Amino acid sequence: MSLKDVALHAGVSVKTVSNVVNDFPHVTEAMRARVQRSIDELGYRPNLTARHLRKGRTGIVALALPELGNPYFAELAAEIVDAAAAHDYTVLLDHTGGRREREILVSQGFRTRVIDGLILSPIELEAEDLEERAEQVPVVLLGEREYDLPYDHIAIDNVAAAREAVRHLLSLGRRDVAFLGARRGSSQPARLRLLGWRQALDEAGLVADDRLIAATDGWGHADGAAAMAALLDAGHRPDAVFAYNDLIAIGAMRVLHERGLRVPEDVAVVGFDDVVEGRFGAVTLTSVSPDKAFIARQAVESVLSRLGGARHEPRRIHAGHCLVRRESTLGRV
Amino acid sequence: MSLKDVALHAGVSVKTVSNVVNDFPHVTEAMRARVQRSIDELGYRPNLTARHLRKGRTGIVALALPELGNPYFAELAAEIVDAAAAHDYTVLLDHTGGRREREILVSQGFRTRVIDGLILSPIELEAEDLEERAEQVPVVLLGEREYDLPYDHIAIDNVAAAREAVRHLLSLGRRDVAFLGARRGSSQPARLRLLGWRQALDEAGLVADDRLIAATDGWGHADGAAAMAALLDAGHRPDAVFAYNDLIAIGAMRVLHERGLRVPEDVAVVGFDDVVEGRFGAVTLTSVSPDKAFIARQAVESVLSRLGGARHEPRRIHAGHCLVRRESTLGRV
DNA sequence: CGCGCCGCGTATAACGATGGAAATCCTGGG
DNA sequence: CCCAGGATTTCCATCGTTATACGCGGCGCG
Repeated sequence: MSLKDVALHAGVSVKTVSNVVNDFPHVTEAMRARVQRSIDELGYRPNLTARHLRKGRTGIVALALPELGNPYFAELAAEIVDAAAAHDYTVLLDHTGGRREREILVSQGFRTRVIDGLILSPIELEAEDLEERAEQVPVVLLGEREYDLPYDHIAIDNVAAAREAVRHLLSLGRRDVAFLGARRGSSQPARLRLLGWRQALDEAGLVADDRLIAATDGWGHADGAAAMAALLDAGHRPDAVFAYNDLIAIGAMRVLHERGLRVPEDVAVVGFDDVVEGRFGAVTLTSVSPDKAFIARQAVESVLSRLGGARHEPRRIHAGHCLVRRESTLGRV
Repeated sequence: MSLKDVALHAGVSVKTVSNVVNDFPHVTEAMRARVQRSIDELGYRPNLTARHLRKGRTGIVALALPELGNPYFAELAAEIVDAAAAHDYTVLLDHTGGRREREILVSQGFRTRVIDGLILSPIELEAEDLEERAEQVPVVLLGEREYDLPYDHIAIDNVAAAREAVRHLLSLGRRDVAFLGARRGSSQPARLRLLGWRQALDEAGLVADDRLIAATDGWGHADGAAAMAALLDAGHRPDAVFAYNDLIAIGAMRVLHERGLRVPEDVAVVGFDDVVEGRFGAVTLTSVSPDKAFIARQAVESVLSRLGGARHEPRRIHAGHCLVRRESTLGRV
């Protein structure tokens, strides 16, 4: 079922059918109707593969996220799928597990030539990995990491958001604010949020106690639980916890609960991402809420605007955020 | 950068380069090495679009899920991406919101000719919608709904799983077991799990009280919370709750907590899906755990095995499941 | 010694669609 | 009645790959 078949059926040339399909201006009404009838009758659908071979575009953007299991990324993916659909684009999904090797693979475009662009949320990727990129498809970066590279980057102001979160804890009279989630090994991923934590403490004239920084292997519930347990086992009893993300915060709250510590009376907790899950626990979670819809829209627009190799200045786009205060800091009201 | 360029550079014909790229058997070592050198030197990568136009395959399967925000589907999507990658396939993602209109659109293949197959998890879709399907790409169905249609269907034994869950509650001495999550309007989606609930009560010689069935609009935390609240407001105080899925269960537990009811002492709760989230609440959630990895593998294999229009008998594939007992029924141990 | 086959490589035609040039059809003016 | 000139439609090349058919030596065999 191709243009040829329709052309045969309608008794016209292939190109005329193509003109009808593409709403070409100079086609008589009569001809348009006649061709359209054949199209409908045969149930013709254009073969996008062929069209794209010819046009050089595929109508597909790839989205590479660390992990779909994390609701923040799942929710973001959902928004991006919708934002792309609004531009008649579809999304090819991949996840990297946050591992540098896979991130490089994705960025080098192992699947190149099928996608028009790439939206990448890197975790371990280093700037040098992207510099070597000889690929021509546009890339947009998401997330906390900052790179001095000629690509658009969309993120909230992580330092300000973290500072705000910690300030909120301090305003409640807390003094020993732990930070959960500085990645073990590479200290990069949590750098900005850690910086915000430090700044807020400094501003308040407090000393940032490095022993209250707990490293994690990953960014899941279990990692948060392990980090919290390690902190308590080491004899530290902070009166507040600021976590790298909500999952870590929730894992930490579970451990606090197991140890008989009350949230927020004994330990106040703030997370990051504002995932739905945090709104339905026994203690709802105070969290930094990034504007996911905005990030999604910007990411799609940014990548599409660079399609034809259009090289405008790379931009840092700051998405909005706000701190949603809930029971894990305020208690039941 | 195409085969032609490489051919020119190596001083051979286009097809010979193609033969080298595809590991065609009858190529001399010397020739292979010479061509390979040119390939490396020029950094050539095959254009998959063109390859697929020629071969009639795209190397892409579409995955259409109700919603990515639900961690069950997000986790399943992650597994499917991995399973597809094992076959050198990638996944094109879409979500339908569980709305019939969008499910039809997806099944009719509005994006046809870019994908080789479709893995669809329908919610409202009716059998007749699929019968009208004139598409040629293979489809595999996932999930609870059962259709008498010539497509493979992969799911756990929902009736048995639900029966098992309710039996577990009964074995703990509970007698008034509510069911949360029968979809308002179309009663289809929860049919099998509801059936299992009924069977387990019957077996135990209890009467299934329809007033303990609470309808929901969707399948999220908020829906579970609303349903639980409605049940309590209506003056019913079950001593156990079996929820259509974990999110509904967790939403319900939140409401129980707000009303001062203890889980599991006052009300025991069982969910369905075994999402990670359920393992880290203040009260961990007993849940039916489907074998997601198996479902994902089977879905991918099933769809790929039907690629060339190979028409073997449609199959009902039952994935395994087990009931994971946690605090929401057993209490802290 | 010549024939036919085998192994290796090449030339050419698809795959389905589109862009641009060429061909054709009108219409109206001279 | 012919032709210019614009509006339509057709023809042809092309995107990058792969399938098919074929060319071309060399070698075994009768």
